[in-house]
Amino acid sequence: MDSDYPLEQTPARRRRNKVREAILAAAERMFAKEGESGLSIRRLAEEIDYSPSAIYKYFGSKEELLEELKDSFFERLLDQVDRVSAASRDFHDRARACVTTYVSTATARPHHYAAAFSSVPTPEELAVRQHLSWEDFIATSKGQAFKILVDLVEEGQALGVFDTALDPLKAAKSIWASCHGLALLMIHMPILPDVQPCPTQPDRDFVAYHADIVMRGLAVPAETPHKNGQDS
Amino acid sequence: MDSDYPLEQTPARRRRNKVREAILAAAERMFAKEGESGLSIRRLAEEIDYSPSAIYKYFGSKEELLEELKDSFFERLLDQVDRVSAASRDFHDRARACVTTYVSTATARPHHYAAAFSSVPTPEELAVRQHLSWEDFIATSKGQAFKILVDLVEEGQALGVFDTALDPLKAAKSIWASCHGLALLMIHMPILPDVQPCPTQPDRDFVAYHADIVMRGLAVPAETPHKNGQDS
DNA sequence: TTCAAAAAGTGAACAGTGTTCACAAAAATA
DNA sequence: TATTTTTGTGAACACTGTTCACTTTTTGAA
Repeated sequence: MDSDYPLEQTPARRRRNKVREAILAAAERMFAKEGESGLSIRRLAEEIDYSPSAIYKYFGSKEELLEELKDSFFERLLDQVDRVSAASRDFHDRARACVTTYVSTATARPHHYAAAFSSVPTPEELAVRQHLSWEDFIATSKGQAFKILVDLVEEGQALGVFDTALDPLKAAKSIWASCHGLALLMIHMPILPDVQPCPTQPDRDFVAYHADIVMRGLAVPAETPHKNGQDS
Repeated sequence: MDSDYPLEQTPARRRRNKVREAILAAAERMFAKEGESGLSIRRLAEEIDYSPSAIYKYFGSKEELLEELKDSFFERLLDQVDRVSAASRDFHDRARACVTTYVSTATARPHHYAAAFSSVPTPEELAVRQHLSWEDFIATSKGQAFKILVDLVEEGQALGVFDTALDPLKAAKSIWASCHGLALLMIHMPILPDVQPCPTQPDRDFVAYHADIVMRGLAVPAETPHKNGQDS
């Protein structure tokens, strides 16, 4: 097998990886510009001067190739958020930075972000995934994103900023929904009024605005208990 | 032209509409079950015992047919929200009902809701839509949905429930983002932990939970002004 | 009622798509 | 050097949306 190249890559494998990367690079370019419908195996093969069937020596299907594009994007997204999260010291700043970075990275590659959440599971798939352990979930990149949020909520609660009556899991889910929705709304409905338009980066300031509102929703409530049936 | 049938439909038109409705009904069924990729003109034609080319006597393209499915769904969605909005008297109840109805209706037809927000506009389209008047926008069904939210925010502010320092447009956008995100998260990521699982309708109670958090984010802030740089 | 015009419906074809598979060329291994 | 494995290809299959010349049916008026 790996006779002479004990741990390194044999020239054959390096060459193979080169072709694989070329495929991915071309696919990335086409997908970023025109989305899934614009990424065709045949056009892709044309672009890199190979036959369409050659692609299948590197990827089992178009689906598999797309999966790799989406996964690497989401990991990049996660990296960005992790980075800014480590940068800020103040809790409010860090939380805000996480949200704005998440949304900015998402909207910077609209097709990638939208595609990362595009599959609608069938009832059968749903039944299978129902029996999924928490460990298996946070092993996925989506699960890691969720865990970041849970940690953030717990930290906010420890600091007395967030309401300790809230379940961290629920709160995290709520935050994610709010961020996810804003990102997709900006991607799919850029018509929505941009109250303080900034020509170079429209909606940029609104993201921080939204982030503040979301955080206010988790803050310790005012003195009036009212009839807020929170968390039974 | 309409010689004998002054305002009513001529038998020919009624028959034509019948076929048109049959096409739409079959398309609706297929799309609801399998989504856009599962809806093929040829299978559709097969289903209603017509030739594929016959479809094009009723719809200019598959895109046009899909557009009609999506539009009628979103109008139904809007109707549902309008109905429950008129039903509740108490402001909190009404706001909560709007959110839960919106999300429930969306998740009840996942493919429809997701498809209603699926198009990613190209830079050219984006430039065109930038010059869109507010009147033209609220004439669309999406615009009406947005207007409902703006009105709701203003009412909440008038009642002293919501912070009057908030721009109603921004607040409405923030609410919509949070609802939109929750609906899509439930559609595309049903794996997310369902803390209090309800076997018959999972996630049902979480929607109300999320709605309360969202409303808390718009509530009048606590006495501590802190350094919240809200609305400049 | 007859007749031209309009509408409805069809089969065949075009240009695409993802994917498979037998086969040829090249490279790596023995 | 001979053999096996890898890499790449062209042709074909089974689809897709769409068009168009064509026939059949229906309609409205002379």
